[in-house]
Amino acid sequence: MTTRVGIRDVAKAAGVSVTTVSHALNDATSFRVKAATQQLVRDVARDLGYAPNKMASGLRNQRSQILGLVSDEITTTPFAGAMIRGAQDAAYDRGYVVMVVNSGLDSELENREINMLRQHQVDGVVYARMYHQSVQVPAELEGLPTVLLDSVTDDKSISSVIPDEVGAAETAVEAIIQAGHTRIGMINNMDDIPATHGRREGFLNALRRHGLQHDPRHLVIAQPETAGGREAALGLLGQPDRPTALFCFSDRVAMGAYQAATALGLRIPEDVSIVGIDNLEIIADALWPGLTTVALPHYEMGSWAVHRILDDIENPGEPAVQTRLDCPLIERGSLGPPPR
Amino acid sequence: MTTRVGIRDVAKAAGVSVTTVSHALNDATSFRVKAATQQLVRDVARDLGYAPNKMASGLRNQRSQILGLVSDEITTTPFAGAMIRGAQDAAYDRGYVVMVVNSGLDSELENREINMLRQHQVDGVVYARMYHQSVQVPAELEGLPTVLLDSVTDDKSISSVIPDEVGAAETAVEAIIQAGHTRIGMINNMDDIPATHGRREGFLNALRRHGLQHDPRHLVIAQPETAGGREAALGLLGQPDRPTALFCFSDRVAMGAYQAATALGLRIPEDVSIVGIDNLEIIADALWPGLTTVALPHYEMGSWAVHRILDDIENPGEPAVQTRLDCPLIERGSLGPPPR
DNA sequence: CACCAGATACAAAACGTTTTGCAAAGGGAA
DNA sequence: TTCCCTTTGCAAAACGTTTTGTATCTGGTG
Repeated sequence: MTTRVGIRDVAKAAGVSVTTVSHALNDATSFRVKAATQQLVRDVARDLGYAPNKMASGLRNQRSQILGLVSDEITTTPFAGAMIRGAQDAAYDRGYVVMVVNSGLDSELENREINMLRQHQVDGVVYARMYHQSVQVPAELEGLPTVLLDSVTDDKSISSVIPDEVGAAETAVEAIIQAGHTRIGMINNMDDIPATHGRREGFLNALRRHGLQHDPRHLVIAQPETAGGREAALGLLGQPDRPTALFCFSDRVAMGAYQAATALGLRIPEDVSIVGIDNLEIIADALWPGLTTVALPHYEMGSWAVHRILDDIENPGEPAVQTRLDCPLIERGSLGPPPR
Repeated sequence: MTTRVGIRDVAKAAGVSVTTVSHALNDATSFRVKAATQQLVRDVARDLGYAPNKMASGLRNQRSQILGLVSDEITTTPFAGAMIRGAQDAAYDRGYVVMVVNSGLDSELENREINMLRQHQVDGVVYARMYHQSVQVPAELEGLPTVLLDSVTDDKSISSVIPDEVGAAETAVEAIIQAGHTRIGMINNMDDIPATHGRREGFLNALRRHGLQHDPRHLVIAQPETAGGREAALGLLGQPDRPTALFCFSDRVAMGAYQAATALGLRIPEDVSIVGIDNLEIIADALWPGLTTVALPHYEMGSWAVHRILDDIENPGEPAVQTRLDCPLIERGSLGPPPR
């Protein structure tokens, strides 16, 4: 193992002092080094494969260039991957790197993990949830720049980013209405979370905006999984005056609706149109026909959160901002005109 | 912002020197400090909320307690989440933390990201792929303890961990045979990757072991997605002497087989049994009936890789090891006895 | 009573950078 | 030629730990 090359090696090889090397490389203060010298130093550094030790520079600068990302649960959905990737890409672009830590639901463990992040002197923390929810920010984060990802809290001094739930539902239902439907059902989540309320509101907004009658029997709630969606859709689509289109709380619920439709001998989209939310590609692409759905901007939220935190670090004192990101419609094949 | 509490603050508060504090806290060399003093120091440190600065200790010890995890693509499947979580949990248990970096397919970017990891002085790197494949380890990793996750390379001096593809297929097919089937089809992947060959081999092994005739027309290849599985299954199940059970390359392919069976009016598992590989819960749980499948040990591989790397760091010189991890059968409802 | 060994605590150096305060060199104006 | 200013380079301190070598204290033994 070749012993790592340090700044003094570069200095020696270039025939200058370590000060000069440092100045040449971090050209901020570089009025102090001649252009030719700077070029020389850089060439030598590259040839030697010199990579500045961030532990040393971080120690000196009191800045680690590391961001922490703490999340609750990252195993079950691909959402986590998108968020992490969004965060990591943004961090990379700005010269930072991300430490990921996840704790399931164990807040004791979470605190210890946050403590580890602190020990590594992270410059800030993205506190992420996999499903949009309201959270209590752990006291351990006190004093660290923090932004909430896919979650909100009462403390308005903390920035946060969430999907625009109401807008997402409106987008979906608008598309359904544009396709010509007037009897539109919704299978909502039965859990008391922001997404449930927001999507219900968006659904009702869109109907109202177009002067459509809302039949309360067509708005049902279910467990937000495939089985729940299936049950609910069987009920909804079994009625004589069944809806001609179903807006589903999520793509998994929509998958249940597909199963129900198939079981009832209804073709999609000829007999019934179905629209979901999530753009969970692994499902939306796999359904037959493909599921028209509204994408949740996980990648963008991850990216936004990191940019916000870095802005805050580089330019402290800016007021916190609570953001809602747009959710675009992704068209596949499950939305068509109503039958007959 | 309260200025961070350092070791000298603890020393002052406890009325001892920083040396003593250090010794008291890292009890390795602690023969040098009286038990009572040690306890005192620890109490004071806890009360003050002292958290040792890892940049400083890392600089001194030449050990960052950080592991790098570089992966190709983490957005599309939940596999990445399981791997990362397995790695992170293992790291946490041993006092390490994980830096995640992902580069898509851009090897130029990958090199720059590995370089960032180096700058942060990571103690080792887990080089991960999302799908089992053969890779070339980038030269940038030279000199860093490295283990391959879900991938292998020619260089046998590098440890690696992959799923036991052959065993996974044998497990699946054994289960099918145990259920009483004798005409068993397989929808394999058309890509030339290790999983393709291993699963084919396992399929044939199991048949042979039970003296079952192998009808070449019942072993087909397809694009490893739902659409491919659907096409292939339509062909397979449309024949008069159709197989009574289908072993699918993946759960997504199996989902296509479900669609084909439904389209042909075949019930699962009464008319045809289906078994997959992956245990992609979001699909396997959502299908109706639930998909019996063989789990790929992503979490375990992540954990194994980290433990291996830490063993290597703490105890250098141990020979590299190439591991294959078992893949357990997960029973849901798609495997039953053959019809009639 | 003097001495010594063992137990305990301390001061200082080192890890690899960045940055400040100075010194040296170079060049132009008087 | 002399002086002074500008440009360029250097030495040293600092960041927060760990660890080595040494000093001090305690109490037991001869």
